[in-house]
Amino acid sequence: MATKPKKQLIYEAAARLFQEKGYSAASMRDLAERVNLKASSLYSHIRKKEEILQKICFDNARRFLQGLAAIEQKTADPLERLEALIHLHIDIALDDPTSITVFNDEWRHLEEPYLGDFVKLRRDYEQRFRQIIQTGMDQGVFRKVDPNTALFTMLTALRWIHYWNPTQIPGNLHTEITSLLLRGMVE
Amino acid sequence: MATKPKKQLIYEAAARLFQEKGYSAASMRDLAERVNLKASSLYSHIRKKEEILQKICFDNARRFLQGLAAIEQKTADPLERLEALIHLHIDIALDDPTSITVFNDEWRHLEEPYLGDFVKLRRDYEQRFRQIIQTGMDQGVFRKVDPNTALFTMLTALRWIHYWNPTQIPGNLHTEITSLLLRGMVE
DNA sequence: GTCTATAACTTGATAGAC
DNA sequence: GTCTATCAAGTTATAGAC
Repeated sequence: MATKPKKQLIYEAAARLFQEKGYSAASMRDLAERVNLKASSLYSHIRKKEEILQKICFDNARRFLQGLAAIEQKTADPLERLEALIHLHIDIALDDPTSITVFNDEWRHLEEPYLGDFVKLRRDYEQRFRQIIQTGMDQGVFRKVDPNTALFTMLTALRWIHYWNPTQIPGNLHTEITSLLLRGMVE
Repeated sequence: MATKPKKQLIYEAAARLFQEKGYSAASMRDLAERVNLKASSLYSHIRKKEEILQKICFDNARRFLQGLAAIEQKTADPLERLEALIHLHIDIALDDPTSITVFNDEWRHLEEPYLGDFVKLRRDYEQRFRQIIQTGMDQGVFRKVDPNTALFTMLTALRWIHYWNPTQIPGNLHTEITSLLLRGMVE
């Protein structure tokens, strides 16, 4: 049984701490206490606090972008693509809710040039997502609404799953959310 | 022409500052600079930093709860109530996006007992929102999905409007979002 | 009401012994 | 790698002169 390297324990504890208190309010002394170290000892494993935030943000950005690329490769059908995207967001949120919360809520505390790089990645993701919506509208598969409104409504509609208490997640979550977003609330 | 009292200028500048940097990363010196004061002079107008956050959070909580109460009084029909709720969220978000961002993202930095009070207000709001959904399902007006999934999907789907650049908001925003949430993406 | 000065404390990060 | 000791800078907030 392989033990986790201390560096990884620090990253995981940091993600939980940033989730609970927010990046700015989380201190290195808080973090050290959670991994049974003194604050100064953390610096044998990491170079600085923001380095941890960088890893969380860019690892998750990569996950979303790789997932999107896989979907674009698999099918060209806008409806299939949209369904797969919804599933991608749900899967990532369920797989590592803590990390996703930090990625979603704390990225703006990145320092330059990382902040700029991160925003670029996000813009790229949104642009390709919007393109799928637009294509679906052009093909008459999706109802014609403002593409940005549709994009942000769906993107944010998928941004609460990581808050869910894992023990009470309904089994058919994928089906229900997909159904809500694709066919709406009304019977 | 009535000039705004300095206290109000401070609250407005604080809301913008909290929105931009987050509550924890925003310092009283930052805030003072924005209203052309020294940090210590702020304390002639407010008692402490957190007092500003309290006002922002509870003023907005009150707005949502009063809006909900008005809707409950106006109609008993679940579909009409849901449509009105969607409009309420959009109206509030468009009316004061800065304040709403802070309300949404920074409330957890409230100190006790305000934090507990705030969470109670939010639970109450969610409970009454969920009840509307449940009644609609019982009456066969809404599709039967997990009520919590429907509740949080809609609540968060309405949580991006305050980020929108006011100059590019489409005129038929209410119609489009309502249509997306009630009837979904698919033609 | 606004200022200067400062108290009292927390922050991220480093130096150097072990 | 972990510790103690420490630093420089930043934090909220107060005291008291004007």
